[in-house]
Amino acid sequence: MTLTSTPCDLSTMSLFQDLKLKRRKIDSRCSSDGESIADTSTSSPDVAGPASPSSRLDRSEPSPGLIIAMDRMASSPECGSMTTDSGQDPNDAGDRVKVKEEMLDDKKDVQMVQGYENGTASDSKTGPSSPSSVTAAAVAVAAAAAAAAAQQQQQQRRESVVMTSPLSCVVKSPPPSHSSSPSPLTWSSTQQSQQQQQQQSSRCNTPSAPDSMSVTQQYQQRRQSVVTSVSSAFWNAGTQTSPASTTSGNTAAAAVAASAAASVLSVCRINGVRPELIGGAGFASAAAAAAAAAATNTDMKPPAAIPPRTTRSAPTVIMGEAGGVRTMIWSSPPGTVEQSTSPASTCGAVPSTAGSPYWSSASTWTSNTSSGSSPSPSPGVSEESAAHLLLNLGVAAGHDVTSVISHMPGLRPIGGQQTSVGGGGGGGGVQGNIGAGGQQSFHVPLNMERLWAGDLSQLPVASTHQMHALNLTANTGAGWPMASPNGDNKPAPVNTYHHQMEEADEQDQPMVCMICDDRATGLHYGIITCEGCKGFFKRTVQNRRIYTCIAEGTCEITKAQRNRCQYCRFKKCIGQGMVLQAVREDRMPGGRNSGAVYNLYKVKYKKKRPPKNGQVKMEKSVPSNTTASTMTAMKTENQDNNSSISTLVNGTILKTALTNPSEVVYLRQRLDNAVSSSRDRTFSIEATVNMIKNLVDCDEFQDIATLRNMEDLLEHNSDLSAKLMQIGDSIVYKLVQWTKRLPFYLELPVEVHTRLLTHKWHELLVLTTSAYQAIHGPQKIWNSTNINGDRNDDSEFNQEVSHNLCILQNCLSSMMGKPITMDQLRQDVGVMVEKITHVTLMFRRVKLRMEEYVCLKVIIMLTQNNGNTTSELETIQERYTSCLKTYVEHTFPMQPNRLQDLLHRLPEIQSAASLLLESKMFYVPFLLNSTIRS
DNA sequence: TCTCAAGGCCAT
DNA sequence: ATGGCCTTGAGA
Repeated sequence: MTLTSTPCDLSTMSLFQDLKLKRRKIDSRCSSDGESIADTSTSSPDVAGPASPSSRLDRSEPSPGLIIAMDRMASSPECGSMTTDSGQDPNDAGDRVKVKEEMLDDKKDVQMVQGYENGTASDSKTGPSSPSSVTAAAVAVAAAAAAAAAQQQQQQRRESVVMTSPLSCVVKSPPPSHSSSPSPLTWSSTQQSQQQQQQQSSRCNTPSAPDSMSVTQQYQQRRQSVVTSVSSAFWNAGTQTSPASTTSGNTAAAAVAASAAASVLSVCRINGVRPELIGGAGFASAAAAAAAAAATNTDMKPPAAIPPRTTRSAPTVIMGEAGGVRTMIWSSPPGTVEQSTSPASTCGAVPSTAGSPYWSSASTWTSNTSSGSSPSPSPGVSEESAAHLLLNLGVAAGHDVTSVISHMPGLRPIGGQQTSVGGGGGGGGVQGNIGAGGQQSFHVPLNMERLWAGDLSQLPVASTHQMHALNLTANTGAGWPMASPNGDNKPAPVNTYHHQMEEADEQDQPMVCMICDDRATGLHYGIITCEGCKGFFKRTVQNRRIYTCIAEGTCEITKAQRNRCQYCRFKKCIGQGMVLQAVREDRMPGGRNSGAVYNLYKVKYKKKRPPKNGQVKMEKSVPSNTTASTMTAMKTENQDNNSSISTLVNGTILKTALTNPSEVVYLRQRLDNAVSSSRDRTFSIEATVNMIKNLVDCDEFQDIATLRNMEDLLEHNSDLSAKLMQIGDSIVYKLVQWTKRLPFYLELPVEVHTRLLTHKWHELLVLTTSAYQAIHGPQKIWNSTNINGDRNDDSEFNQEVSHNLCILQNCLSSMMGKPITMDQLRQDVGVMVEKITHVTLMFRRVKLRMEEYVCLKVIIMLTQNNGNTTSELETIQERYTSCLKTYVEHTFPMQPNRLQDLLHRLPEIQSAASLLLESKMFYVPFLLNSTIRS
């Protein structure tokens, strides 16, 4: 992907600069004394605050505020017709469309906005949107990407290439500073440092020229330009929900802009701080909504239309950190256009691959945080996430399925490491809790990192909120206990809520701000806060302010100290559940927010006193440190319990409602089913069969395990890197499509799916490959009947390994057009092939069933690293683990240990997958399956 | 008609 | 920039 300056980008940029000015005019017109202008201008992120000059952005870079302003214009439901059929609350859309049109100075502006949303405003000179604008936009994306790739390819061809290894080509260039030549088949640390060099050079706005590039590198470099665009369409494929939805706007512009922004993030620095895309509620919401809509149509082929901007999206928040200084900036949801003149724009030409310090964050960015918690790009930037699914991420250490095993009754983990929350091993523990939001107990910023990284499971609504609703978290200390004013964060007993609240009511105790413990004035943006925190949150969101914590992001937020650290204050606001979307785009006073936004609230405005008859007697004494704040929170919780499942996954429901209202009922049913399936629930064999059948139906085993055009790939008639690019694209596409077909797809936010795929794609690949070989490959049975998979038949095993290596040798030689020696092959991929073969033989020996494979696939995907499995994932995972258990017990009654044996093989899959990840030769599994014809 | 949660105003 | 107070307007 490149970020070369294009008229499209610039015109769009200009358009929204104009629109932003227009908005300011509107503000000034609506205000009596022009306060809005002053407020807006003076609170621009560019002048984030004199206290933190380091947070000031370079003006040569697009102002986040501008980006947001642009996006707000583009994404605002007031603009364009797209919102009318998006499921958004009509009161929140239609009326505001009218208002906005009235407010805008002339119709031209409206047309421009609508044109942009229709994907045509990227080039405002092209006239009104045409019916084929969507297709044209998609083509434009592909064309732009292809042009970029072609340009890069041409650049590469101008270099004289010397083949130094059958699978490597080293560009003749100044003598490499890294004397060690990279392995032709592997991605070495040397190459990583080259990546860093490249990025460094890109930051200096100079063309990067790697000293040496393996084929894989070349592939990755070239792929960067195309895959980021194309793969984004994979996630977004099929989002054109209906012909009536004329709203797949932002198509090309969105794709290009999002890709651009994401790439900028990948290398740019903000005051030397590496930014991290942490998502944003609206951002995620929009993307999730789009993906939810996409789930209804999985037949589209990439590149497809970019999802319609169906909801007013909140901005993305980017967290940076350097030297302990945490910086937060607002970024743009997809659809905004990054200024291509930014120095960072050149980074688009840099292969942001394994060496990317940003996207390989599992080993760098989060090295001191939760292992395996590499930043999960919000699905809204799926261009980035998808492109890096295969290449950059998933390096997370500690992929460990033993936690799954340990959760199974009677199963004991073997091999691998037993992870635990708070354990070491590079992971760092989850000691603090975000509910503290910077309170004293937040010793480790780990949770916060994960939260900003887009782990919405740490958000109140997504995790603890739900867990409380399920009565799962009392006194566990995990999740998101409501903050105590004392900062102790001790969760109060759930069953004392009613009594507490009754006492509080009787004493007419004033409400306490959940942020600073000041006197609260009511429910503001989703939680009970004081006027100060209300205004602070509003101003922050409205003006997209940039905050920096000069400490460690753990500042105490009290009434007396709340103004000392804006960063931590806002962090706590988010942490306590304040809803970004509740800050209105149109600044329309009065009234109430739409039901969609309201669904995100932790507290409902209709505060019902709990019925006395239904009260639970207080069984425990009230902790002395339990104050009105805690009681307020408990009241909230209690209300949540009353609302039961209705609030379980409000975010998901909202996203679905925004894009596909008809799905809501279905989703709720599924949620109810999910909740009713408690952890220890065992399914009937009928239910098990049905559930597994759904998994089998959505798997498309052969398609995902093999490559359709393998023959073409094996022919040496095109560039190897192009072939690898095809393979990579195919992997991304197939995995994403598989995810979308999963029965529980709608139960999880898209960002969670993204994170899962990001961390698990390689394991899924190995599992799929091994299972496919075992099920459809030559049925060679080991002599031993031992299921443990021990290499007790070395000859058989070695024979199998040799066979696979021969396959690889033939394939790679064919692809390269040059012979590859077996020694070279063994050196590069020998261990990995052995591991994969080992798993394959194990599966073959136990006669793995397709039904078992699909369950294992879900289980391994839902296994979280470091045991940080969230309740939603655990619920789903245990659902299918239980499903597998029932199936195995019913189908193989004479093999009582079969389930245990199957699950105990998962660490081996992880081990093989980690080698695959390290080698970056993700094409190997496909090649191994290339000779299998079922 | 009332409630309440938005945004706005403006003194600090 | 903050925060107390006011206005606004949809929903109960």
